Amino acid sequence: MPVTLRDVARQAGVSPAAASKVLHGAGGNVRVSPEKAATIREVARELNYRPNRLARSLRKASTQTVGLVFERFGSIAEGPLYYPYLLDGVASVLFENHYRLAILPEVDSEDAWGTLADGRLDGVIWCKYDSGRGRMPAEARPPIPVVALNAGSPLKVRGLVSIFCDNECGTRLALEHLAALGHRRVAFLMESGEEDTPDAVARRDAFLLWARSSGIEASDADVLTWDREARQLGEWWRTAPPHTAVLAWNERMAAMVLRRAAEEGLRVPTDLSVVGYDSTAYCDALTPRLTAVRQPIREMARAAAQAVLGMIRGEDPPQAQTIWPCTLDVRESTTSPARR
Amino acid sequence: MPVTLRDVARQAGVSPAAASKVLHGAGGNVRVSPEKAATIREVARELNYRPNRLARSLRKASTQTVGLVFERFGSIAEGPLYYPYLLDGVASVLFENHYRLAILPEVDSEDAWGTLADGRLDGVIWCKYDSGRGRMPAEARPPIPVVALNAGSPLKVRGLVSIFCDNECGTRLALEHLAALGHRRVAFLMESGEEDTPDAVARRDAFLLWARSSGIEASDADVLTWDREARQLGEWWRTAPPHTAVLAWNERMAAMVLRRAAEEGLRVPTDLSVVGYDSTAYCDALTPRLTAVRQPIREMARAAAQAVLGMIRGEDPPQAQTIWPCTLDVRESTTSPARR
DNA sequence: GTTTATTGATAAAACCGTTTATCGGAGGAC
DNA sequence: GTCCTCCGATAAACGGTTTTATCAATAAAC
Repeated sequence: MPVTLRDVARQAGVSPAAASKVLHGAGGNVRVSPEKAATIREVARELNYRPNRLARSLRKASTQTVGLVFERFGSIAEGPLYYPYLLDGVASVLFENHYRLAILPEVDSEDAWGTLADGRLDGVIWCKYDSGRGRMPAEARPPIPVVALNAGSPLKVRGLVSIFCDNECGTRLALEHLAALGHRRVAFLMESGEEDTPDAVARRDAFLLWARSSGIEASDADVLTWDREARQLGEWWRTAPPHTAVLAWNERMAAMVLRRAAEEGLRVPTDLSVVGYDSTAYCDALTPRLTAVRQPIREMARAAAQAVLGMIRGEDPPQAQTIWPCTLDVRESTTSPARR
Repeated sequence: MPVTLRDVARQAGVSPAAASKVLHGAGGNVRVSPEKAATIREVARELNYRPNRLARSLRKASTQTVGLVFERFGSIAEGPLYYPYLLDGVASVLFENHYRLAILPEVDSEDAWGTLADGRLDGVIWCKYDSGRGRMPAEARPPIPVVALNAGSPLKVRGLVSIFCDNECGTRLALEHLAALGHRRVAFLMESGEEDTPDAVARRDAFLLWARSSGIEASDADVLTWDREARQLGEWWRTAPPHTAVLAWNERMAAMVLRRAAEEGLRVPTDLSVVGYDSTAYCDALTPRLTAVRQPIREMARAAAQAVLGMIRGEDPPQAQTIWPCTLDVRESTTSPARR
């Protein structure tokens, strides 16, 4: 039997309204004299009163909670560090603003979006939903602010406040860097299972486009997949491939390339240059330190959280779509190709 | 103006109680005829009715939500993969059971624990609170199930259902492995800032204890810190240290050792064996693959979540304290020391 | 100097959207 | 006629917040 506001009020000889005003500063035009206020506070402390936020939220229609929808939360540990950085960014902004963070399971049907409008959330950040499996229909959108963060392709979230990272920019920077070093044949190494996501398609197209315009030969044959075609890759290593550099899908794959190269007796970067995608804390721990494209994912996540909070406060949403540029963190895994 | 249960009931010409029974199967002894039930369902669909879970939770005093309290959520991305694995384990169990996960900011004062009892949580998993800064007083404990997961030392959470990983076991396994390979001088490499946590103290003590009993010389001088005494470590590398192996605090530090060794011209494992703590997906990506102590953190997290859910259901809590053993994943970063 | 407006302090009651305990009417079995 | 059984409405929670009403004391208006 927890102590309620009514208990405090009764004990202090005042009305619940007065206690609410004093303890929570709740709205209304209720006025309380300083003496009674002191009594109320005293009694509340004595009784160890704890407000029930559920009741307050119900009345005020605000829960001080923002939900985060993940497409595949299960890959947070085994996958790249993308998700942890994202989580860190979102959580930091929410906590600074005294909001809570709810992690929601993947929504599997379009209808399920409606279930987000169950009163428990003030807003939603929607990450990486829709890897090509349809779009969120306007009528299914929950009636609370939603911000999409790197969620599929811009087209699919039309009309939604959305934040993207410029896949083309990242790929271009990597290729221009390699071209400037003198590389002419570069392999693009994809992660198995990701091939059909909008990000993958965008980065693959960007690879083919920008390679050519940088003076690098590139065709579909230069796009390799780690898992699905393990055999092909194994052959690739052994057949003295023409590539002098590899652009890897993420920093985990880049690490695998580094290790595999060492096993094959290839020196990095002398014999093979390697560029990773996602410049994280691990890039500095690898041997050699990994040159990698930096997606400012933590900053993007912070921006997404700030946008949601702003919309919750009733401010006009910021630009409908924001596309963030990538940068390239040049470390030690790239250099000019050795003569053949 | 969202559609409420009352709206549906009015439109269907029945009482809210009947609608509640039909749409949510809510308790009560209200009976509804099949025809009226069909009407109610029809109207609910037409009106696109969404139940307000806040109201339901208030009434039923249950939110289907479990909170996770982190000590330093901010290190989720830059730190070791410990947290992502933990998060994965907890989330997987909760989602399987249709519970939600709330991430709570670090509680900074002992009093703050009381604020967890605000009605929004059915239970709490408490990770890594109390790195030596006091204990959770019994009277401050929230009146909901709490499970401590690797939270400080067993003594400090006395009386709380708690799950620990056996620090001594992990350290012992690593040392016995190294001793069996013939190593006689091993360095223990700590992470700066962690030195005073219960885990660190336990593992440090275990290092000193088990090193000796394994025939390895070990004193305080063999315990090094990466950041704080960067100078000392720099010297360590250059002065042909007597150590033939390093036991690193986590897999990130181990990776740094690998890279630094490469920079210093030391071959791993021939010249220096390296053992990491926390055997994660990254250990397989490093060069060479990293031998590491495996804390079954994902499984422990699952167990913690299951314990909380059980206690919420009113089952008797499991054993007050469970200590999980570590194992050693032997990979390629350890071998017998080269002759000097 | 009365009347009226204003202000401050407070109680009482309505409300948020569910769930559930209580009660009662209709119809059939005995 | 009494006793169940099946349906279903009504109203009271749940624990806060907000609106409205009340009343006294003070200030402004005549």
